[in-house]
Amino acid sequence: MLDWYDTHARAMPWRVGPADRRAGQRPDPYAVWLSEVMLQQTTVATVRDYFRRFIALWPTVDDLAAAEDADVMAAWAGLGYYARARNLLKCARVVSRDLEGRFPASLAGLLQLPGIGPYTAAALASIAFDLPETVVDGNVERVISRIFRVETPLPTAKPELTALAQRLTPAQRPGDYAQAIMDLGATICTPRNPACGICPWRAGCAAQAAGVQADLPRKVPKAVKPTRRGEVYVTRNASGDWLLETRPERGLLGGMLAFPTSDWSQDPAPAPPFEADWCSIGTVKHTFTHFHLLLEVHTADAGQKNPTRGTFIPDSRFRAADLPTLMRKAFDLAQATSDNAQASHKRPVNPVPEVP
DNA sequence: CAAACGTGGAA
DNA sequence: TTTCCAAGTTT
Repeated sequence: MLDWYDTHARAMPWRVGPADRRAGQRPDPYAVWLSEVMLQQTTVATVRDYFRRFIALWPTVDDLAAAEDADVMAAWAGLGYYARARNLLKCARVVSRDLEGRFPASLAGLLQLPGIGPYTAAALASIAFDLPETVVDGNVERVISRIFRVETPLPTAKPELTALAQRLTPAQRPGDYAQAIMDLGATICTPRNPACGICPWRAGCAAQAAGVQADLPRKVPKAVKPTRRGEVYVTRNASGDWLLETRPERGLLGGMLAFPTSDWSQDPAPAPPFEADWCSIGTVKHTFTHFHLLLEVHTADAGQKNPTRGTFIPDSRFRAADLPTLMRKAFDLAQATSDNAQASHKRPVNPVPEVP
């Protein structure tokens, strides 16, 4: 695995490559931590730019700890699982205030911190501190279940896979090994069509020997997602300020900037932020982890009205990029609708020829 | 411990 | 179009 990693390691902004690592270079624990939290349930391709932006805005854990909550949530917007961003800040503040800006160099110490669970603690311990801890993420579950031909379905198989993975973790270069086995899972031992022909583990893989590699790991089927509905209210006042609110800490899109909405359920009760002749401009479709959402977008001119919730934010201080993706979709629809209205106002009669 | 918690790309 | 799934953690 380590030989394979020496020649096939993927380059990433937060990673110290195998050559530099063997020359004695160590990654910055802050950068490793930030990348690992971002990578939770999130692809490398998506994380890259977010990681670079965060490092540019907040180069050290002390910088991040001193940041405004709203700025960090805005920078996280679009990455999803927003509890990660809230815990990221909590963790940075603990490390900065209580630990002199240094991450604990032990599994147990890391596990105490907000947002750091078994995987992230092992990743930090091994990658940043070169401790012989074992990472078990989705990649490792797949690689191990195939090498040992574990037929037990996940998540039941998790403890078994963890024990097997621990047996393979070497005392030498545990950090590079952790990254190697995850790279292998991401590039060779993939969920569909694994590239067994070029796999360094081919000779020792029980699933490959039996020809069942594509069927592993087995998983319990997922529940079908229900569809919920809701309403969202996109409005500006006479000054052109946008009515926005910060969603409650707990729950969906917690802590994020958003337009006011009704509840989201099978039969939502309308909840406009003020009485007006609300106009429905269409429906936004969005899928969350556990349900589909059909969100009907309403607009109205707020004029001089005093809403029951939310705050008017001047257009100059509002960036659509600070919104979570669902709200961004609602914003884009409202923009397109108002653009169309303006265009048709300027050119009221401009019939598009019918194309048969 | 099951359920909650986002999003985008690939098949 | 729909499902699957990606370097999981918290409650």
